[in-house]
Amino acid sequence: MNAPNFSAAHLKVACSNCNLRELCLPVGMALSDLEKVEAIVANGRRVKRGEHLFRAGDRFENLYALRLGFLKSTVTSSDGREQVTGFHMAGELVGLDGISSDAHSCDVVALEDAEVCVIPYPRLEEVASAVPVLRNHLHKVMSREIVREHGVMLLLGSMMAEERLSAFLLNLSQRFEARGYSRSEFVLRMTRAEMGSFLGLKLETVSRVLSRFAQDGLLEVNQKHVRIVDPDGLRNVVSGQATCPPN
Amino acid sequence: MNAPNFSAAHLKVACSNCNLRELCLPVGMALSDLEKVEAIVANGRRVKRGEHLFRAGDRFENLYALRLGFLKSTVTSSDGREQVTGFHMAGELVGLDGISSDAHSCDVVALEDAEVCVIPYPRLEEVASAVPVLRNHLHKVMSREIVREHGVMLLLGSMMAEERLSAFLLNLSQRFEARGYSRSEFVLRMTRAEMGSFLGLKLETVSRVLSRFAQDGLLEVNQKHVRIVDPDGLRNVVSGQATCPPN
DNA sequence: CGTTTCGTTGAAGAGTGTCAAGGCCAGTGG
DNA sequence: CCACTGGCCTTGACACTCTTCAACGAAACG
Repeated sequence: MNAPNFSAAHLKVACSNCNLRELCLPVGMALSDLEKVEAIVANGRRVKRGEHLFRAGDRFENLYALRLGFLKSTVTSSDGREQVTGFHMAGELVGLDGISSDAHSCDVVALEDAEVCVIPYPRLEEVASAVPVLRNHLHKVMSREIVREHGVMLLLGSMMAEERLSAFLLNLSQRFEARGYSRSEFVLRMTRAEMGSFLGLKLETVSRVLSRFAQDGLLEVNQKHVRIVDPDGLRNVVSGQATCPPN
Repeated sequence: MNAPNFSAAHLKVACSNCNLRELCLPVGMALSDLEKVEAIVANGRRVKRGEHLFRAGDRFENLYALRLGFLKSTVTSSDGREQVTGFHMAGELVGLDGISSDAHSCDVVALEDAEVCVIPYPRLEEVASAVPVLRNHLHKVMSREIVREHGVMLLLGSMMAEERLSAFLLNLSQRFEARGYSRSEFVLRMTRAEMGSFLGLKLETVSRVLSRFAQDGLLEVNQKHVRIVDPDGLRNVVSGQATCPPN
């Protein structure tokens, strides 16, 4: 743990000129309100690849805004089975699970070196109560998480392996695009096993389906590097349609 | 639609002497704060079996506290597949999905005649901002929903049919008990197909597993009526343990 | 450069889905 | 009161998807 102070200093927060602001905070927020937020957001925290941001059972104190890097969150059943519940990219808020019981109920791990803004929750609640636009935003973020999970339930409950993978890749693609990266070419930060866990499949199945997609000309796959060749083809897979042209 | 006025009058809300208060509102709430809540909670609304409380796409205006009855919520994919995302019992809050986008993203349907308290969301936000204990409660309810869905993802992503059904029945049992009903004997308000949709199984599989449980002496099943004979046996099924005693 | 982790692929098997037939039950109308 | 109807549930046989087990290859790491 060398030079934590340096690291902390380096990560001084400045929402006002953070390029993730529009992902993380409501648009059109008054400068004066922005300052209130900056005032409570502690310095950032670095999480190295493989390290935990927090664990299930940890006391809940902060929300975290992901500034840089890539995270996964997982839940573990009493008998030890692990389920990936989500992957997180820059601009997303993690830790909402902790609000319900003052303790976290899932683990969050960095899949690549990450930096987060630490947001003490009690103080966020205070500010949010006083700043309607922030309060609304916070509620929307939580609600959006609920809706997202509905989508995952649909995926897990009623789709075949190919549809799941296809929906997953399209979702990643869209999120990369929203962050200014290529929507057709990106690197999968997670392993096949982690994808499989998230999608309710075994890693071998994930691998096989990716190979099949590549063979069908939908993707180019090179280990973790993926290029989407035929996005419409992928969308057809999700819709349960055959890859062949409509009759 | 006979006598809507009568119906509305009959359903006048009175949180202060509602026996669901401890499920629905924070404990130890000051009487003065309770009055603020009562002031915004509109008269109740009845939803007959089979009718919608709201539909995906409906403008989001209210949250609903379920006073009486049994609801299901479902999401539908673009190609028409329907997934049950939850079943709701008295004291639970529904409609949180709508906050994210000012429109609902799921359908909620009554599985038996129901009554809900209608809570205009904008006014709830105002009151919640002013009443910390209510604000905290609202946030906890949303967070709890997120955590609940994590559990469903675990179920859908990593459990076998028998484990899913077993976990589902135990969950229902617990919720009935929390409401003062028998934890061992209850009526399933949903069809086999609806259970299957929620659990990511086909109705035939649900039926078969229930029969198997009955044959193994874990349950007595009579159509929609279920009696849990061996709760520990059911718990062992969820843990992935065999039904036989531990070695 | 060995070691480890991760990924790919094949063959065989288990668990669910699909299809089909029939039973049970509540509601309806004769 | 009874037959009829339609929705729901159960059960069997079979097909299919996905998992399991296993071997090997490729990349990452110290």
